[in-house]
Amino acid sequence: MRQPEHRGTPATRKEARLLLLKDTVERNGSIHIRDAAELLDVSEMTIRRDMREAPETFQFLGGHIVLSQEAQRRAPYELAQAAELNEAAKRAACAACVPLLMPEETLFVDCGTTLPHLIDLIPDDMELTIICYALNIADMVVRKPNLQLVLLGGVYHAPTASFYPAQDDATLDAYAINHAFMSAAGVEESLGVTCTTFREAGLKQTAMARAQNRILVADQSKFGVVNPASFARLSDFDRIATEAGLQPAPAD
Amino acid sequence: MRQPEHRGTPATRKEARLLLLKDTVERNGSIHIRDAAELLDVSEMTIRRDMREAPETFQFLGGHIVLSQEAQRRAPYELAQAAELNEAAKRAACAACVPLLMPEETLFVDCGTTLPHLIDLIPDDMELTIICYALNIADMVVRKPNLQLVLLGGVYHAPTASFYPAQDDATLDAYAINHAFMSAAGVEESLGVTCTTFREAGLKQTAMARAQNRILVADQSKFGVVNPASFARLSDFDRIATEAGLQPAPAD
DNA sequence: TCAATTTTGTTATTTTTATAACATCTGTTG
DNA sequence: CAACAGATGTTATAAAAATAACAAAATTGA
Repeated sequence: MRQPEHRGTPATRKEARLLLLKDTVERNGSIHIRDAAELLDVSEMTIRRDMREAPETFQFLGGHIVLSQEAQRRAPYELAQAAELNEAAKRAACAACVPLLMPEETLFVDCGTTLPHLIDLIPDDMELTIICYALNIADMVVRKPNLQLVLLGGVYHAPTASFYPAQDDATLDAYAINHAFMSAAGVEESLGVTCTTFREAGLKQTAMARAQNRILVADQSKFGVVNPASFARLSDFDRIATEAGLQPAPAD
Repeated sequence: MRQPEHRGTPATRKEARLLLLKDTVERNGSIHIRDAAELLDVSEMTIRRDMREAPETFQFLGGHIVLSQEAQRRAPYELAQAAELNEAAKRAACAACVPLLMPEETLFVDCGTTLPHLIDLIPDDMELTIICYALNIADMVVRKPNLQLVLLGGVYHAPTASFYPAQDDATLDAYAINHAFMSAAGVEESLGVTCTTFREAGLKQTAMARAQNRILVADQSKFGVVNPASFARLSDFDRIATEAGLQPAPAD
């Protein structure tokens, strides 16, 4: 029987090895299987077997362990916790949003690990303007030539890979937003939609206030969860996107 | 005798191959030497020999060609022209600036291909706040844990990898800047210090106005060059850093 | 055009990496 | 504690990659 996982304490030896390896590879770019084996004090064969079970993180280039392409892209912005949880559900929720988009529109895209999927899913021939404040989102937008990027600046906050304005912010006044795609750390019937910090909440509220159309994008794992900073009620949204698809928000 | 280089026309066959390879590798993450040989219709041996002469761009990982670590970092922000020109001079000019820095100070760091070297040269144990508006600078700052990052946001401009404010900007008002490290496309005695766009010039002027100490960082290749947008006279600076070291700016 | 130089290709050889098969160890469960 | 499953190590073998040495071709400059 597997032990329940304590945070930060890898459940198995293998996971501990993978964690340490990832760290090393991120720092050095690559490590040779021979050195990895020595570093972890196991045989090369074990390293090879470990690799086989983490193809989404590592790739194997002739004896050298390298970060996989996707891992490379997001390495600098790897968000503090649970980046890879519920990937499929998050992606499905984003996919449900795509039909809402029309060419030439302007989108506000919230921070977190859900909405990068939306950027990824935007068709390559649809020209859009993306307003965001998270570095991981901006980084994805930069790589798609059909998207114009607007990044709201400020002081960088590593745990969310986001920028928060130093003073109360009027930057958004210059833009007209068609759709605001919002993410959340928690969604709860009576306490509303919540995130972890009050600064973030303020920015989210500003964005929602300036948008024609507000869409909450959250997979089912967020429902029933409460976080300290509340930024909206469910009825403030026009639509809610989950892995089950797009639904109208409940009236208050 | 080598032909003079025409822009965009690689002088030698080898350079043409390297260019195409770089492009392919950037897109796909890696390419196997076998496929590269087929793609370019030369032997594997030739590919190997090419690689040996471009170790700063490529690394060879057991039969696979991969971007070198530095090349990986700057790939998405590779600036339109001449990123790798005068690297040594640029770095030397930045090195001359390091002694000016004191712990806990706040720096404004301009865009371009010169000042990334400054970020790189900051000692790892010196805590500083970096204010910038270029994505390539921000990306380097994020990777150094001793530096706090402030990014001035706005609309992204790919050729300079920078953000420019949508309206005239008050964002900088919130910060006190100890040193403003400025780069330039041209420096000329009577016409002053110039850059390519007027938007950029405006931002530079704002930053200089709010700084205690203004340092122009420019290698000798910039002197005598003139660009459309003038943002300062030489006498507006406190110091000028070139590959020859740090000098006081001339009085007007 | 011709000789000199550089670039490229080929082959043989050595070294390194990958895989498979089996042996050994470790920890868990009843 | 014995039996089992899972993880790890070892060895042998196959496959792939790196290198060196030399041959052939292409370029260059007189």
